[in-house]
Parts: sequence; structure tokens; C-alpha cells
Amino acid sequence: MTLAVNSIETSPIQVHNQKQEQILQGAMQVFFRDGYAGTSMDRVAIEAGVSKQTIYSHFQDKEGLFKALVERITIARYNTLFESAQLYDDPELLLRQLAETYFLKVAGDRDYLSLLRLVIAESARFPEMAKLYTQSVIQHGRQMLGQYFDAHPELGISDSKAAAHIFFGSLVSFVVVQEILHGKEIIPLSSESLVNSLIELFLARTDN
Amino acid sequence: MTLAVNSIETSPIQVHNQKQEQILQGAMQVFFRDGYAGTSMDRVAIEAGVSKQTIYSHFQDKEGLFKALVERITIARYNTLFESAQLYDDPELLLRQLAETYFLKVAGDRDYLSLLRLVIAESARFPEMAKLYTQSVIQHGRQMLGQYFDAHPELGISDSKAAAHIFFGSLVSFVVVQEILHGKEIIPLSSESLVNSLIELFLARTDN
DNA sequence: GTCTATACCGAGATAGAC
DNA sequence: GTCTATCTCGGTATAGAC
Repeated sequence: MTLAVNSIETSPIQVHNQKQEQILQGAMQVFFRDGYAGTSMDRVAIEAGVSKQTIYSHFQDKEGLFKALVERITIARYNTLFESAQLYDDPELLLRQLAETYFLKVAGDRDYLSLLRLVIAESARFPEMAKLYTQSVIQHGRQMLGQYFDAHPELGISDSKAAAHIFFGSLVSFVVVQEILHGKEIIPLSSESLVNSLIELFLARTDN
Repeated sequence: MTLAVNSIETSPIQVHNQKQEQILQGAMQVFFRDGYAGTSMDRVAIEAGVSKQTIYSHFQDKEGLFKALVERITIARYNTLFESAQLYDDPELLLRQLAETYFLKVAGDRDYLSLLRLVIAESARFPEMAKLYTQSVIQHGRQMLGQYFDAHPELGISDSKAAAHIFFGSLVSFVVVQEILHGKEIIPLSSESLVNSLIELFLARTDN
């Protein structure tokens, strides 16, 4: 019951979280590269710089570590995806900014790409994970843009939800095809020309 | 050097291909369900109804079996994806038929969905496989539709390649989100409303 | 050409020292 | 709480009988 007031050690809780963070950092590298089944706990231990037993003292088992990792990253990163996005009233400005934010934060970031690939890869084994991703990312974006379309009838969009899917779906499939499926080495297509064509399509009725 | 004219055995080549076909059928079930790293050769042998050694006599190793399987399915299935599609001159008919063909053959077929998921999942480990898929499926569709757009300037499409990506990308992402990422349990969206909205967008300039 | 049996290694998970 | 050492099982791949 002695109080170690002069101890230079950080508090137990701090140490706990620091270790967990360290483990998750290493786990991310390996899971993102090798997938769930391809990842060995030995490699995670090496990559994180801890022993295997330390991992098992912080997480129940391999599945628990994996779920904790993906949930953490999905929520942390995607809840802030469009937080910096200003809701311009001008449609062209808004659409352009949404697309540029998405390309900057997702297509340009290896970790985002790896997470997307991993969630798709494990969607059959871990359906809850896929649902969390869909809710955090897709639903969020679709609802926001759908509401915007509803508030701007001059765009002449009859089905705002479907239109929002088309907009974000074009961005997602661009990333999937060009970056993940190596499309940029086979069918070059710049993100700028995609965005310009999207603007052209969605604003066709206002230009006339 | 005797000719076994009365033999009731099938020819060696026949037997060879039959066994290979049998192995590939079993391998497909397991690889599609468990992914590359999650698949064991024992399970493939059980599923295919042969011994493990038989597999190794027909294919070099696990990697060779996997590559042979995916190449075979990708080429066989996707080269015939749009072969039945009639090239209607009317834009609405054409777009509608392309979308319906895609949904019928891809979204409605568990094997197509599994192949797409698998190719994405293994795109880092097997980039050549991803490139083959991109060439056989994406490039094929984009080129065909891009040429159609170029031949129909009345649609007012300035960038035919980007527009073709938007069209097919919306279909692909619909399948990825709704079917693979379990979106249909979270954000219901019918394929009909998607197609109608696509038509609305792409034909906006001809309606006026 | 196909089977059964086996070699050998690396996987996930745990015991026990400190 | 963290480490080293170890258990046990299932993995890929092969040897040898028929």
C-alpha cells in the first residue's frame, strides 16, 4: 500500500495503453500485408517488438486482436473523413471538394487502401466487420450527399439515394480498379478527368 | 506398341482432363470460401474426392493450382459476359441491357461474387491475377462502351473513357457494397433504381 | 496414375520463471 | 506484466506400394 510518488514509471494505465498501441501498430503492418489467415502471431510479435505472450495478455486470441484492430482503425479514420469538408452551397464546388477529399485521404494513403482490401477480403469470414465499414463509410457519405441533393431540386435528380451511390460508387470503384486491381498500369485514367465527367453528368440539367 | 482398339477405357488425355476438372471443381469451392492462405490442400483433396498426391501430380504446388484455377475461371467466364449483349443503337436500350446483363450474371451468381472478392483479396500477393481480371473484365467493358459513346456525340459526353468508367464503376461498386460488404442489410438500394438513375444522368442532354 | 503413410516445419496458444 | 521455452496440432509436400 505504499505510494511510489517518486517513481519515474508512467502510470499502469498509461503503460497498458502504450503496449496495446505498440501491439496494434505492429499487427496493422502484418494483417494489412498478409491478410487474416496469412498472418502469424510470431510475425506480429516481432513486428511489434514484444513477445507473443504479451499479445495474448492484452488480447484474447488472434481473432480478438484482429477485430479490435479493424474496428479501431475503421471508426477512427472514417469518422473524420469528411469532417473537414465544407458544405459549399454551390453544387460544383461541393462535389469537387468531396471527390478531392476522398482521393487525397483514401487513394493516396496505402493504409486506407489496405484496409479497404482487407475488409473486402474478410467480408465472408467477418461479416460484422464489413457491416461496420459500410455504416461508418458508405452510409455516412451517401446520407450526407443524398440530403444535399434533396435540398437542391434544381439539379433535377429524381432519386437522391441512387444518385449519391453513383457519385461515391464511381470514386470507390476508381480506387478499387486503378489502385487495388492495378488498373493504372493497364487502363490509365486520371482522377481529374473522372471528377470532371462526374460534374458534367450531375450538373447537366443546370447548365441549360 | 499394341493398339488397344477394344479397350473400354477412355483415352489417357480424356482421363487426364477429367481428373484435372474434378480437382479444379473442388479447389474452387475451398479457395472461394477460405481464400488462398486459408485453404489447405487436405480440404481441397476431400472436396474434390481425390488424394492429395493426385493433386500434386497434376499441379506443381498450391500456388500453381491456385493460379491455374483463377486464370481458367476469369478467362472462361468473363470473355462471355457481354457476348449475348446486342448492340442496340438506342442508348437507353443499350445501357439498360448492359446493366441487366451485368446484374444477372455477376450480382446474382455466388461464384462471380466470390471470384471478385478473391481477386481483390489476393491482389497484393498475386498482382498478375489482378491484372488479368482487369484486362478481361474492366478493360473489355470500358472499351466497348467508350466506343459507343464516341459514336453517339448526341449524348453530349466529352470524355468517353471516363464516362464508361462511371457507368461500369457504379455497377461494380453496387455489387461490392450491396452484396460483398453486406450493404443490402444496412442501406437497401434496388438495382432498378440504380439503373434508372444512371439512364437519367447519361441521357440528360438528349431529353431536352 | 492413384492411393496410404509419413517427414518436416510452422501455426496458435500456454506454462512457468522473474 | 513481460519474457523464454514448450506443447500440440495441422500445414505443405514427398516417398513408396500397387
